[in-house]
Amino acid sequence: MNKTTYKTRQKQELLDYLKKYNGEHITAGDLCEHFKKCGKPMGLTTVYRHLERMVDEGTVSKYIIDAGTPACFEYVSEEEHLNHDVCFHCKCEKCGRLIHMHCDELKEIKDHLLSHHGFSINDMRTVFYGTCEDCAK
Amino acid sequence: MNKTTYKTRQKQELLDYLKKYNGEHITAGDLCEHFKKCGKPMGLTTVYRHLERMVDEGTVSKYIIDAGTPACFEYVSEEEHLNHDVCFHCKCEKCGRLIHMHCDELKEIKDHLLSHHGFSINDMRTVFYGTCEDCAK
DNA sequence: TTGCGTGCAAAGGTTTTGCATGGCA
DNA sequence: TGCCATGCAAAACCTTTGCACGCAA
Repeated sequence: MNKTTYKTRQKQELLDYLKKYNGEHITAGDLCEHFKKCGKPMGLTTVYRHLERMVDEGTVSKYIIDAGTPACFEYVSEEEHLNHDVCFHCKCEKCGRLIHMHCDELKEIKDHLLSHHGFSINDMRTVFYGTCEDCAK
Repeated sequence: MNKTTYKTRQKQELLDYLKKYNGEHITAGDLCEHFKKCGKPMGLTTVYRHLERMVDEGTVSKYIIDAGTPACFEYVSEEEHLNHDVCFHCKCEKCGRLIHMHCDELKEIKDHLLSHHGFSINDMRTVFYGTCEDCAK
């Protein structure tokens, strides 16, 4: 099941960056751009391939925000991973911000959907769309 | 604000079809295909343009399921529209089904996010990802 | 007659694939 | 040496735009 993989410069740098900016939402293009600026260029294909693998492994979350816009990726901390923390994201349709929503009460949603509807949420991928506090004013 | 619009064959047929299959999730391409089979062809561009307008008006909901896959559209019944019914969707990552979740308790999520986090959900666009009952077995 | 609607073709943007080359173990 | 990783170019897709023509009012 676990395919053996090589340790490569690209893979390590990508992971380091994602860990360092844990909590940031970043696109594949942004990552590529960043590494180019640092003088450590990395092909967009490579970025996509690593991200895809990391999403499969659960190391990274992927958020599809809108059609035609690039997907956002985000590192999942080991803490979150181990504790199975519930973490939702809210995307403001006005200002475009992607907001973290780390709240125990949200766990009830998850439990409700499971117990009453038999649906087991993958909260790492779920995005609520709407209007944030600032934009509502 | 309200732009005057013409009544055209395409617009009427599109709306009729969406109303008739209220509750179905359908892509722009599917719609185009359907009308072609019926001998009433309609350009994909036209379909997209009408859908976009309908989404803006609130007549139709749009769901972005995954990157690279076409968006799903769905007619919003007048009842739902008037009652401001809360309706969420669950996308099963295993079988791909998009499931309606029409449940009063889900309204509490909406209220909680608004009262505690100041975030006003647009539930017509929100999709929960996870695993459905059948696939969990 | 006016100007929106239509639909073809082409563009735009994201993501994936093919393939030759590079580099880890 | 074997085989995965890399990255360029090109393909594959969905969606939008440009533009000439059609059609509702």
